[in-house]
Formats: sequence, structure tokens, C-alpha cells
Amino acid sequence: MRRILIIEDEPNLALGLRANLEVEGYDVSVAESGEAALHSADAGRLDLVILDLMLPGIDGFEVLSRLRARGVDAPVLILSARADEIDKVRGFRAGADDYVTKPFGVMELLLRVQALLRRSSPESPSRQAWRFGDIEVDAERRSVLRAREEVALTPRAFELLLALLANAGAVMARHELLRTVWGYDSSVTTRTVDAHVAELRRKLEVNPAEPRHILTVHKVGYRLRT
Amino acid sequence: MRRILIIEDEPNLALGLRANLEVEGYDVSVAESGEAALHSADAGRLDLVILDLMLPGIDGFEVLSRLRARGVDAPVLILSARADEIDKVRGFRAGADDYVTKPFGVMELLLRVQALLRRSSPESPSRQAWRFGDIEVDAERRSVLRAREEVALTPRAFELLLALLANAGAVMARHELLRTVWGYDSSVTTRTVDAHVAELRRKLEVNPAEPRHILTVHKVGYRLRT
DNA sequence: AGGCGTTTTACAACTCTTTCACAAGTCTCT
DNA sequence: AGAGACTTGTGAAAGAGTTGTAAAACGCCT
Repeated sequence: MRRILIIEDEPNLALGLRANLEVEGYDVSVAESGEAALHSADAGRLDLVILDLMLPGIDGFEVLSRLRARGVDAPVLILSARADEIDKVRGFRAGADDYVTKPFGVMELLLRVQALLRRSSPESPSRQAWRFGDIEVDAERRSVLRAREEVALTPRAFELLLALLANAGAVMARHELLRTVWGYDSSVTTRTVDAHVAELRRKLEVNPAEPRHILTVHKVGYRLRT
Repeated sequence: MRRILIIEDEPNLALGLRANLEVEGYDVSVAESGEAALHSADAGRLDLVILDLMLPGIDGFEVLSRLRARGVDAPVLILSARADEIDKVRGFRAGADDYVTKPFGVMELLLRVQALLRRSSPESPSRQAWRFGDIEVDAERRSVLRAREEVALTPRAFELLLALLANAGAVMARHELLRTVWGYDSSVTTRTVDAHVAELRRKLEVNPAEPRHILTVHKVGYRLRT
């Protein structure tokens, strides 16, 4: 569960926010002052900080830079009554990731929180998976989806696809593919690669005769364009 | 260098933004329509997208979802004239990472761009790549871009270009080029080099009859001026 | 044996390379 | 400066080589 710290001295706002965020499934704590915030930050991992700039005691910018100094790397969303550009500039320069001016819509704030969390480190370690066009490849499940529909690839073709994906964008020579997929000492013809590429195109390309992703590089090999 | 795509149909705004971003050291391209944007997205890696919602042709939201469908994972900052919360909600739901309403301060926008890039994946390890004029050459992808458009070079011509790039600025004699590109024991005429140089000029020079980069050194060979 | 996946083969289609011929340009020598 | 010799640019065309593709041959497993 994602942990969010709200640093806000006005109880109504803080509690309202907290309630809304908890409905969304976040684990929320509130600090009513900069000192309290720094204390909370020491207590454990944080995934996001919502920081009001107008605080009693330590100034909001100061809180932010002290948080960063303590190694808090979580995205910080600043809440402020001041909409002047100069204030925003100061906020971003201090290391904020977003700056929302009061009054704000709760929905917008929730979505901004969501957007920030989406970009930060994922909750569960993501598995080896790729997408290109309408194709989704999951290495662990060994599955390939085309337009959400499962596509049945032969094992060799799947390995070939993985090899291309692992070097997506780069050209892979036929012999490189042979080494990667067939192993160091295989006695297989380079033309075999072509046969499997044909299978991939037939099953994954909209128009196999005019491939948009599995591209031929004449006299060299193949390249996967994502 | 971070690559930013601006999708904006109003030239003044697009060019102003572009200039500002370029001063900050970003590599900026502009698409004036959704179609053009999708096309650009196919051409290569993007680190950030700035998307105006009001576009001719394909709707901005549609552009965003199609970009995502193509596997474009870069953060997207929406620019919009509409400040209603309902619009913002729609934008974030579509997968945007930030939403800025017009009119906006340039400074704020630059900082938001910076904040988004800071969070996204670190700059990719630099690979063997060169630029001269409006030409970009990527050895690993074996791709050549002219004004962001992919140029199709024949294999031999590409090798020749690499040889010239490897010694950019220096004169390379025809026989040196033959040795480098064709191999130690080739029985090919030196005139063959000329034929491939002609291809390079035809495809890469603005005015092939008056080359500005691939220069002839009379009685010796060729020289690439970057 | 039958089914499945893999590899090879054969041929057609296609792309690239090289050479040639002539035009245009550059240099050298008087 | 001008003539002649030589060098380079360029488009076309032959042919050499590469790739796409379908089908056959092979081998493995049940």
C-alpha cells in the first residue's frame, strides 16, 4: 500500500484530504508542522508527500529541502495559496514535483497524486514485459497477446522474439541471433532465422508483407521497432 | 540529450516553446497534427511529450491514447485552454502526467518539464551516434535520420558513411575507403566508391550538386565535414 | 504411426553492387 | 588564358547476391 504524508496545519483541509485519499486506498498520515513532518519522515518509507507551503514554524521550502537532505526521494506535491509564477518557480527549484494552487478540485488533486505515483517506483517489482503496436509480450508467462488475444507462437519463435526485444531498436545480425537463441555452437543455417522471422511476421504483423515492427536490415539481419 | 515532442498546431506557440526548450538544451521536434505526431513517435525514442488538446484532425485525447498504444511510455504534459476540472480529469485519466492551462508562464512550464524528466528513466547510455547538419546517424540501429525523417541507405553506402564519420574531418583516399569498407582484398574499382558517394550525396545533401558535408578532395578522395 | 515443431531446400522476387559511358569539372603546362 | 589531360559526377543496366515463402525432409515425443 502506498504511503502518503500530508503536511498541512489547517485541520479541516488536512482531514478532508486524508479522507479522500484513504478512500482511494492510500495509507495516509498527517503532520501539522514542519517539525512533525520531519519526524514522521524518519519513521519509515514514504511514497508521496503533499506539502502546504504556509506552515507555522519552519517554512515549507525549508521543510522540503530538509526532507530531501534526509534522503526522502518520494515525489512532493506542493499546495499553496500563492499562484504567482515566482512562487511556483521557487517550489519547483526546491525540488517539488507538482504545484497546485488553492482552491483546488479534489478530483484533480487525486489524479495528480495518482500520476505522480504511477511514475515512481512500482509497487510490485514489474516483470519482464514489453509492448509494441498492439502486441504485448510477457516473458515470465511466455505469452504473447495481439489486440488482447493470445497468439500461439512456437517455442523457437518466442525465443527469437525475446532476443529481438532484449535489443529493441538495435540491429541484430543473423549470427548474433543464432548465438543468442540457438546457442554458441549450433550448426544451424542462418536461413533458419529467416524462417522463424517469417512466422513472427505472419502471426504478429498486420500485413506480413509490409512489416512495421520486425524489420529487415538488408545484408545484416533484423531489427525490432517498438 | 533529452528529446521532446511538441504537438501543437498554432505555429507561434509551438515555435516559442521550442525556442525556450532548446535553450534549456533539449532536442525538440514539433508536430502540427495528431497524424504527424504519431508519425514522429515511430521515428524514435521520446523522453517527453507536450500535447495541446485542441488539434485539427485527430482529437488530443485520441492522440494520447494512440501514443500509449504504440508503446510510447514518455511522460505527457497536456496544454489546454480549458481549465474546468472535468477536462483535467479526462486528461489525467487518458494517461497524462501533468496538465497546464493556458495562458501559462513559460518558466513554470520549463520547470514542470524538468520535474517530469527528473523522475523518468535516466538518460539512456550514449551509443555510437553522430550528427552533422540535420543528419543523425545511429550505428547501432543502422538508421540515418534527415530532418527527423528516416532515410533508407543501402548497406554499402551506410558502411561508407560510417567510415567517413569515423575519420570525420580528415581526407580519406579512395583506396583507404576501399580497404575499410570493402575489405583488404577486394577487386573493386576505385570508381565504385564514387558511385556510393553519389548515393550519399543524393540522399543526405540539401543540394547534391553542391555538397556541404561530403566533400571531394581532388585527386585524393573524400572528406566528411561535420 | 501420427502430430508437432524445426530445419533445410528450392525458387521466385527483390535489392544492391558494380561497371560503363558520357558529361562536367579541375588541374597543369605552355 | 586556353588547350589538353586527367579526374569526378551521374544515370542506366547487367548481374550478383539476399530475402520471402511454401513445401519437403527431418527428428522427437506420445
